[in-house]
Amino acid sequence: MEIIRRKTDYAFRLMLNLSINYGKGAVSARILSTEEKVSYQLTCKLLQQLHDAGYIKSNRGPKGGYFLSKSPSQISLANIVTVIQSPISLSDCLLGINNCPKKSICSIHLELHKLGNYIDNFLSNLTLNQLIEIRNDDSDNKAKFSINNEFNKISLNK
Amino acid sequence: MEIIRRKTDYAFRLMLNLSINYGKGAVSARILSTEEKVSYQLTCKLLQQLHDAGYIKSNRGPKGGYFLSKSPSQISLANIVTVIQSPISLSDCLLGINNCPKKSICSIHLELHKLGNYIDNFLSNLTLNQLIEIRNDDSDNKAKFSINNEFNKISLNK
DNA sequence: TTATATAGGACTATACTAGTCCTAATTGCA
DNA sequence: TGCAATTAGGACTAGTATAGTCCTATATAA
Repeated sequence: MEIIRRKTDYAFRLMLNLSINYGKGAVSARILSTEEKVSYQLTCKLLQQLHDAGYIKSNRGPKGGYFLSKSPSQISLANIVTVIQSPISLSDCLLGINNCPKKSICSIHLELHKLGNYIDNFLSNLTLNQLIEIRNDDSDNKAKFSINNEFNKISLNK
Repeated sequence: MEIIRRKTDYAFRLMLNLSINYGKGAVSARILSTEEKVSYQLTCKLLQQLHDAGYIKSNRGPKGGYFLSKSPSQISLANIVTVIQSPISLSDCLLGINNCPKKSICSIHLELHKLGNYIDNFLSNLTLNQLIEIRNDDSDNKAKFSINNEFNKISLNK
């Protein structure tokens, strides 16, 4: 099971592309689709959702396209996740404490709550401009990432 | 979308119950089902999965039931998650780096990888005996949890 | 021998996911 | 003016996952 769904991943890439083009005019769905290797139809759908949520603006007609409605430093990955996939929550039980038979003494959910907060903060504090900076860093990161990829899939298999 | 699925949540509770009864003999599926408020049929299925994975043992027949095959300190929530739901992974793209058009310079996946490692470590280091200890703690935790529940759903809405 | 248990295969309704298809509506420019 | 490029958005689909039930077989303590 993927925490970050494929569509959300696509949206991340589209938004990162728009971030790099921030202040340089609109980019059409066609171009975004080609550059980020996401089908044209799906690109349109994702951009519409991001548009409806207020993170991007659009111009219709020839020379039209999309552009960020605010600075990349003001848009976090958590924002994008929330728009594209239903908001991540850690456990169903936390939806309403009344569902949990152990109620307030349930130690499992006490701990999961901490993890949920961490994930929330992590994605909320990770903004598009930070990702651009990391991308523009020297080859250090490339080397590090290459090593990490030995693991390939981040899983909980132990 | 729930990171910890409902079935996994049920399994956590069943295993915590067995942890509390560790060394005190077998507990039947019927009793576990009643105490943890999970349907009998589903309780049986979950216990079978945990049994097949080697975390619990069983005795058939009258006075039969289930019991942990090792100490609660040797079983983590990550173990249970892996048995009941497909292993958590953060992003599809990380399944194979070749799927990612930006490959090794993809800053998004570099950061998501860090988050994935954190989640992995968190759940791997959280063992059943730790949860029992938290449960047996004084009323401090109860008070803390009660305050946290003001938020109710752990989400990424910001 | 019988009642109490686990073991496990098969099946189902529901919902979600990723994605496509089709038809508007808008607008820059020749 | 009218065409072509572009966004806007509703409807639909195949495939898959989830939570759960149903039924039958097998083992065993008393």
